[in-house]
Amino acid sequence: MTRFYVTTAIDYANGDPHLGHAFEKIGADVIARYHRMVGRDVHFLTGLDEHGQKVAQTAADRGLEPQAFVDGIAARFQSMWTTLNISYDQFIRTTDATHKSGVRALIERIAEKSPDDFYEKTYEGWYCVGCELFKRENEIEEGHCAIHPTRQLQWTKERNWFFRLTKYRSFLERLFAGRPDFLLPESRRNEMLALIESGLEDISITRSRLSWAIPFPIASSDGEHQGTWVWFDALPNYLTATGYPDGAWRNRWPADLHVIGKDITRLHSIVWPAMLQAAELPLPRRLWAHGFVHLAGERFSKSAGVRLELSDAVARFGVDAFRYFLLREVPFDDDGNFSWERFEDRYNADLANALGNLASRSIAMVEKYVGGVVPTAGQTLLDEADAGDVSAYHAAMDGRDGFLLHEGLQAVWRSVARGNEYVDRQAPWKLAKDPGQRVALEETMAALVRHLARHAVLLAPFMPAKAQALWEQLGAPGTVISQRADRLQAIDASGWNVTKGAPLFPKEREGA
RNA sequence: GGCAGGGUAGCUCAGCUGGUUAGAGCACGGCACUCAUAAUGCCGGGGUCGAGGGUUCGAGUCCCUCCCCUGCUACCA
Repeated sequence: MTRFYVTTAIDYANGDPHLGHAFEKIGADVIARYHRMVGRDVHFLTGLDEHGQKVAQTAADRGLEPQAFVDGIAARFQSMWTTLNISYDQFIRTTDATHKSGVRALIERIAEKSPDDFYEKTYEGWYCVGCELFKRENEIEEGHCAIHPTRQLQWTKERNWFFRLTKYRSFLERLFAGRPDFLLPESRRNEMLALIESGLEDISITRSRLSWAIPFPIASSDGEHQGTWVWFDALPNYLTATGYPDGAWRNRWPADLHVIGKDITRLHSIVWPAMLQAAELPLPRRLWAHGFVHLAGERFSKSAGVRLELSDAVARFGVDAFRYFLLREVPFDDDGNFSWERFEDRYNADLANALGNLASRSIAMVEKYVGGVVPTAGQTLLDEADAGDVSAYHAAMDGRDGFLLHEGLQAVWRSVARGNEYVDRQAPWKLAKDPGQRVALEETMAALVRHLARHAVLLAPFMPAKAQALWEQLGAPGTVISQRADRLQAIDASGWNVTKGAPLFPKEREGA
């Protein structure tokens, strides 16, 4: 079976999971579930980035040891992913012993394979304590940090280890030229090309002040082991999660896809490939940089900083509806908005009225007109027309042009709309009154059940529980998740015993 | 400031190399139907295509200028 190793970014452990984290994990989960349903051997990795100054500071503010603090955060993230039905196979934490040793091994390997790539340099400049950063000329306004104008900038000298990123310019140029789909969407790719063209700079990869970090394995000239810069620690998680450097890590690496936010494209498409190249290790096959969900609408627009509680969003219409809404409303290659108004509109229009009611009316008619057992009947124009939407769905989902999950859902709903039109055009309630139309009636009923069965399969990555509920109401055998999304033509509903259950997407009652 | 992308119906967006009355979904109005979660289907109202010039027989679609929005412009993550 073809392997498919997909990762999300690991979230920074200085706060609880929020909408932005959830959007990425849900999107990556849909990609993982889709690939399982087209027969891939999927390994889905997510995790937490637990080192760094800010984590240590936040822990201290709460009177906790860093490790105790991140243990609590990790538990909350994992609990949220369980709530959201994120089907991850592995949850990596950068404080895991295996990760720490893996990072050390990677750094040592870079030093061994590319001894010229690490060098010590004294950095001298204005340091802002508020930012924990050296500031450049253009970031200083009237002698103060633009972000922290009340703080005094300090002229500071620090001797750090540097990584010779500049050496990899032509390597990166060849990478981007030779693999046009290495980084998508196109807009992100173009930004990175522009950045590479403008010239790269070497990056400092250790910090002398940083205690909550993986000690950089190579001692400085004065004998100190500085803390490893958080990104040099975090990026390798995708590799260390495979067991690197021990065991059968080569069975999983390289990753097939890193799903990341557009804000960290540079680290993933430039720094990470350079690190791997320096270590003479294979590069990930593809990067997908998704956009962001913004909060909009009455409840959010006025006061800045108001957050959406994920638990509220889930409680409103259930997990599956929330997953559906986010991925339908927010293009996965761009930004979009969350608002309760839109959520309610889409729940009613798309889920309750269009899909839920189509299932409801179809199943009711199978029960009423043909005794609840799906008749044997051949393909119809409905099956034929659906084929176009099914291929559009796969084109959006399988990565050939990126991962346009919203377009996958659009394709399914074009089909759902066709289902409702089909019912009205066939008017089974009329066919049922005329014994001479028995064949047409049976053909119509069977076509509708196949039609819904396809929807159940195509929607299973997005709404696992609702898809299964529909699958069961149709009387289909086995579980929907074990079906092959790329073999829908084979669906034959003959003999399935339908059962009309509770509405798939119940509407709220007045005043509720 | 530089580079890139965008400003099209109330909302989210399609509109390829310029060509008949500018489209879709949702929302809204009317009609039809009754299998269904008062659901669905059909029809319809609604747009100075950011502003102003220009090229052209003809521009949302090309050129110029301007206004506005977004992203990138590297070592918080």
